[in-house]
Amino acid sequence: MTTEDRAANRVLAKIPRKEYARLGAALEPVYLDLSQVLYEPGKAIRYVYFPLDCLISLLTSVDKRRTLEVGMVGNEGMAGMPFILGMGISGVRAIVQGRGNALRMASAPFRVEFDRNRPLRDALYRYTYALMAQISQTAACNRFHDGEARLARWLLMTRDRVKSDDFSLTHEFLAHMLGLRREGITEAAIALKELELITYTRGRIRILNVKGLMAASCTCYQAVKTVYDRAQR
Amino acid sequence: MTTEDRAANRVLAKIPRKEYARLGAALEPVYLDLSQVLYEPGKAIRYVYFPLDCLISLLTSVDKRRTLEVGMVGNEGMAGMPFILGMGISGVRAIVQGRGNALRMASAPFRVEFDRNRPLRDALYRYTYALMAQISQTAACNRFHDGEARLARWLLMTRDRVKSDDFSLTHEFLAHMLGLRREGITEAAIALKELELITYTRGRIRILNVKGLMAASCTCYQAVKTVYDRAQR
DNA sequence: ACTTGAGTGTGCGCTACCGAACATACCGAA
DNA sequence: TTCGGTATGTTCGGTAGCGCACACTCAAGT
Repeated sequence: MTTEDRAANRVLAKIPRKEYARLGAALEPVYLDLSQVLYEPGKAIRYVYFPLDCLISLLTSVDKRRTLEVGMVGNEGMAGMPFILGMGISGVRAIVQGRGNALRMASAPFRVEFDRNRPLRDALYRYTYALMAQISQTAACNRFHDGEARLARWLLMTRDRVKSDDFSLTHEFLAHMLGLRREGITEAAIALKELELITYTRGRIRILNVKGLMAASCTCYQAVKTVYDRAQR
Repeated sequence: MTTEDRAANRVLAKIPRKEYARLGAALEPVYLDLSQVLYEPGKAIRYVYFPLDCLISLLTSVDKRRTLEVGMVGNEGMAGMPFILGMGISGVRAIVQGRGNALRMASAPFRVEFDRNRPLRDALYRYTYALMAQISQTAACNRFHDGEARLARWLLMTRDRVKSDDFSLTHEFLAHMLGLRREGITEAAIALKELELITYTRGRIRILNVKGLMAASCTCYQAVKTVYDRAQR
């Protein structure tokens, strides 16, 4: 992967060639490994990341062991949101949920570039809007819908971002995303498997029937998707 | 209330006199009544609002009857966030939760002013950061903590914003905020009343013991407060 | 003063999920 | 090939909150 693969990131792809020249030169390709921690709550943000084919999760926690995913960042956006809002400190934990490539940039040069690159600003602010909508809708979903529907929604959202039907992750991991116990995930996964919507083996899960999963999930999946489409016109 | 009361809004108060001249002239004082709807999801934003002593709730819903408050906007911020992110459409429903005064501005002139007023932009972006943190933390809180703790947190957050120890609202209303049934609120309220932390009569609730409420609430209250302080330096 | 309706209190059976403990199955390293 | 650790499956008692039904009570209007 080189910085010329920027087309893979939908924010970067939208920057006109003229404005991209300087930005592209400062972007550095990196490979992000599973479970790698990019930000910690209360800590400084050192880099911003533009995912190409990886997936980043934003997590909030209420104590050591209970965490909840509030947002997902794939190739449609950027990780490091606080930075574009003028804050250098992350409010959430960000971890790599799907390994893969990204382009990154150190925060100091990014600030300079961000200030002088209007198309970049516009695209990122609109993305922030979509992310906020995602966070809000997911919040309601996590409050009102049961584990099975939420798991279905989560798998669909992940699929949209990694463009693949199977991914590497354990029930334990999913539990942290959905704010359930590991056993709760097992139960929900079994239910979806018996409906022949998914299959899985240790540390790996595969979607078999997208339409079926949509039916099993709640309307929150579509609701978030609609807002993303609107924000990207 | 006149536009000269801008000091009551912490965003406006931060704009230097020079940059405020034009902005202030375009702001219009309005009185917002209880339960008034300011935005509907998917609908255009016609005005942005700077609360002076009123309180606005941002709500997400998963169906007709189940709603959840994802954010609160008091005199520390502004309602109409999507607008400063380049979108003219609200993702949430916004309703007036505490009656009172605000300064408002039509969206078209606001866009112009926003573009040319750097201090205003900076202040609002930082506020957006705080609001996102609030939304995220509240999401986790609503997932993990029980009704009693969440009610305590909610009352404290409201108190901080309206600067008063008693407010007008029914159990029914609180149920929509916290994503509980009306009966669930009654139950939680009774518990807090028996601890002598609050009292209430029909449609009215009063905080008796702030410290006690803090103890009864979860750490989410403090967590959100910390981020707000950080964002306002 | 009486009525009416909104706001609040209470009980009941039910479901989703929790915490804990333990059983089984798989995979990779020695 | 065996072993050890990690991933998954299963059970059990307990709890928060649900939907529903209904009783009570306060305040405001005729």
